[in-house]
Amino acid sequence: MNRAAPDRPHTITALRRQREKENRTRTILATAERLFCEHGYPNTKMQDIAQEAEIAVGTVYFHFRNKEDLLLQLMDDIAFNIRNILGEAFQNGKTPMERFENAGRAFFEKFCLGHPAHLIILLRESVGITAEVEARRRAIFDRFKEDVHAAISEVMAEYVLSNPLVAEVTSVAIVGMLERVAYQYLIWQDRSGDMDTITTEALSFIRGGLRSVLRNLRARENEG
Amino acid sequence: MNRAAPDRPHTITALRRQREKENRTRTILATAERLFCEHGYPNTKMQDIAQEAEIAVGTVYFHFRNKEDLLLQLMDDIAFNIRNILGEAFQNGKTPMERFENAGRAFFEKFCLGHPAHLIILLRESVGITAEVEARRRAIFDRFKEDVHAAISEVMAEYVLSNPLVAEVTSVAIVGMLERVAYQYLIWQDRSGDMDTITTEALSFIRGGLRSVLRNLRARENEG
Amino acid sequence: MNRAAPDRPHTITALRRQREKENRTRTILATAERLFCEHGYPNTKMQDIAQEAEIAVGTVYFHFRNKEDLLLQLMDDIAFNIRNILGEAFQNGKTPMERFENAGRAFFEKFCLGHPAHLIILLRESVGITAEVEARRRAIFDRFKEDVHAAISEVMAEYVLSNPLVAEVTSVAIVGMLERVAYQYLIWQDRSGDMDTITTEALSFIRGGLRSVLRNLRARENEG
Amino acid sequence: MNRAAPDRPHTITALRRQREKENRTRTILATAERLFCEHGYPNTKMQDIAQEAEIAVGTVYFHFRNKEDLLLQLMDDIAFNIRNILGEAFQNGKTPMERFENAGRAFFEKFCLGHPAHLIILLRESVGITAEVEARRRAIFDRFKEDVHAAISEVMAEYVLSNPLVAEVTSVAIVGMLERVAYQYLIWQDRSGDMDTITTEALSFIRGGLRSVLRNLRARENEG
DNA sequence: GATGAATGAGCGTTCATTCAT
DNA sequence: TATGAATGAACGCTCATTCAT
Repeated sequence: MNRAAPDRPHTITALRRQREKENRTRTILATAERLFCEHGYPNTKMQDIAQEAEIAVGTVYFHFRNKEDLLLQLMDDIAFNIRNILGEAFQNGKTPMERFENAGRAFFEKFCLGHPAHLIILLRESVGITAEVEARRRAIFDRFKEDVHAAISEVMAEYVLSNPLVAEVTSVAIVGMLERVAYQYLIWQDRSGDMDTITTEALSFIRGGLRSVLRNLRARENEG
Repeated sequence: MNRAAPDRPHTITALRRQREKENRTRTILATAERLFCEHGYPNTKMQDIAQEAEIAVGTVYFHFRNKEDLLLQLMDDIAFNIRNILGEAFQNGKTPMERFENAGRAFFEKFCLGHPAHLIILLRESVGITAEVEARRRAIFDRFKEDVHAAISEVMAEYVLSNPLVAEVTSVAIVGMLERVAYQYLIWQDRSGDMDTITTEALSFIRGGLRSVLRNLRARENEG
Repeated sequence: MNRAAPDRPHTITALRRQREKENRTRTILATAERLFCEHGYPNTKMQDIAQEAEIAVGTVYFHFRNKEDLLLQLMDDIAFNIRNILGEAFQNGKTPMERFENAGRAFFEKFCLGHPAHLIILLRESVGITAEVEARRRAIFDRFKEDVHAAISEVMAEYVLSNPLVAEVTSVAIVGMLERVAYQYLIWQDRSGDMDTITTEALSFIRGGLRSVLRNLRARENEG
Repeated sequence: MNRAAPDRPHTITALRRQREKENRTRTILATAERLFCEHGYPNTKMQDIAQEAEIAVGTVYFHFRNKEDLLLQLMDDIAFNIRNILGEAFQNGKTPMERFENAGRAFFEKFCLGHPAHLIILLRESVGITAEVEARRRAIFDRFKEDVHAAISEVMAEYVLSNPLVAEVTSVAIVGMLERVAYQYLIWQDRSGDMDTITTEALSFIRGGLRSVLRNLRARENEG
């Protein structure tokens, strides 16, 4: 294949520019994330972000359409990140249940502990901002929910089809659980030291919940 | 001498005024709740509330310190309401588990279906507004969590004492589930028609989770 | 002479009412004066005055036309009071100069030390409020100035007529001096303990100033 | 290699911007001063200032923190201006008394006649606005007073040390005179045409006052 | 006479966004 | 690309005044 010479002066400059632009974008995004978490989205002024990032306000607007866009891109990054972490964790494990629990453990230990700011953006700062932000937030949770749904479908095997709502509700319940446990112990309190116990208990709870649902499905099948 | 109670007229007038004042307060609160839910807290202007309540802006400020105060009082009312509903539901039932499930069912069927606006205020409109609002929101969830904690303590009997964090995490997990299931099926989607099934599945999941946690506690006890 | 019986029940009641009304008026006025001095006229709300006077806002408006009226009546009281004090002091003394100095001394020792609030109202709180208030303030100073003028006219005897502006300017200068010395040592600083020395020095200064002006007038007369 | 100073263009632009910014600031300040004098500080809206300066409200807030800041900066300018005028006038003259009178004459003829708006701001519009404004006003008068104090110290020579309060009170008295004479004949009345006579008489009065105080100090010294 | 809830025009301030340089 | 001064619609809140009871 014949790729255009990547080292022509023009291209080199272009590449460097590209790289610099991305750097700047990342810097702005990181600054915005920090300020949104520290002072809240509505209390963070574009001016503040520019100042902290050591650039002019106009420059922020060169890289992002507007303030909402900043938040939306942040949310996209977060969504990408969380799927990466959970997806990777889900690869390892022999049984479906094991894979599921690996993912659950990764949620707490890699995502929540590794990126607490992401948690804050997703669970606090992006709530009730705009119809579009709310839609994006919902999309992220829907995807999260569907990932969980896919994972527990393996566990529940054939039973899920009889009534799709059952597995759905279960997924939503699990997501809600993960969410608030994280919010409670990382945002409201800081019990990051006890995260191991907390994770274990939460997963134990989920395991039992899943078994219970499964048992019910089997019972209904036998009846029907 | 037979003097008619000299302050009766005054008191009667004062009482009527008192009553009328409370009515006004309630009207304003109801209007605010509706508008906060419809357009969001930040998008609702004090002017709008006044207009919808058919009074002057100043009147709103006569009854409430400021916009935040309006939200805080709304939250207090909601907290009172939810505790009433759950507390009453918890009275009925023979076994601890039955009482617990009655309360869970009441959460969905009485609180969520009966006062969807309360749900929206608590889970969406009061998020990330102010430090004080956030504190109030946390207090409400803490009390909710503690009620759940008290309820499952009956179920778990003596086991809870060995490691208090276990029951705590379990309570938080249960609250999180209830929350997001409600948010998902009443705010994001409107599946109020399927609420019966949803409730049943959610409670089934929780029941199983509780059993699982309980089983673990027993196992540890036997080991220790 | 045949005055209507002053002790008829109706009249007695009317008198008592009259007395009570005046009492209330005085109470309100005193409260207003205190609050104006403590927090400034613009920062004092009618509500505050009512509250401190332990009556309803409406009652304040029954006794006074509006907030400005409150200030105006206060200023009238002050004007009356100051003229009383100075007029009385001016009675005593053999020579015109002695009488003049008695009045000057009374200004500091009776008016300023006895009614510091009056000083504050007149020199700080009534400045730059309204055209009408400013006019009243000016009227008070004009009268004060004219009193001084009359007093020094006795001292200057026949010389004042040749150029009326001379005695005028002198009066204004004296008034300005008294004013700021009082403001400096009673409002900005509290040197009420040193008031005796301050008074003595100020009067000595005035005496010298007057002599100087007088000497000039005589000189001009001899030239002319 | 011969690189053109790379930050020269940037600096030039920056300098121009700086200059333009200062121009804007001065324009706003001048407009504010005019409006404050014409309609009074409290009656002047930020909107008015913006409109008269032909800019947007936001622009005023870009250059000044708030309305109070506008007044404070105006006061600083005035303080600078008055010290300049008096300081310069004080340079000329052979005897201390001559220098002192030159400064006094400059106060009336250069400061008051040349900048009547400054007088109004200082003596009327900045009174009773805020604690901070009052403090600034006091600071200006204190410095004025101290300048006068320094000037008369030369005249009084060694006598002032015996009792510092004497010279202090004298300074305050002189400042008060200058003030009210200016206020009376330039703000309340417009006798700017007679300013020459007024100045002469006022200074004559002060001269006499100073001599009198001096004579007293000598008398006490001889006694002691 | 007294009450106090109601009024609503008015004002200071904010801040996301733009655009000439 | 970057800058930062300029914009102006928008909003929360105040408070002197009124008036039905």
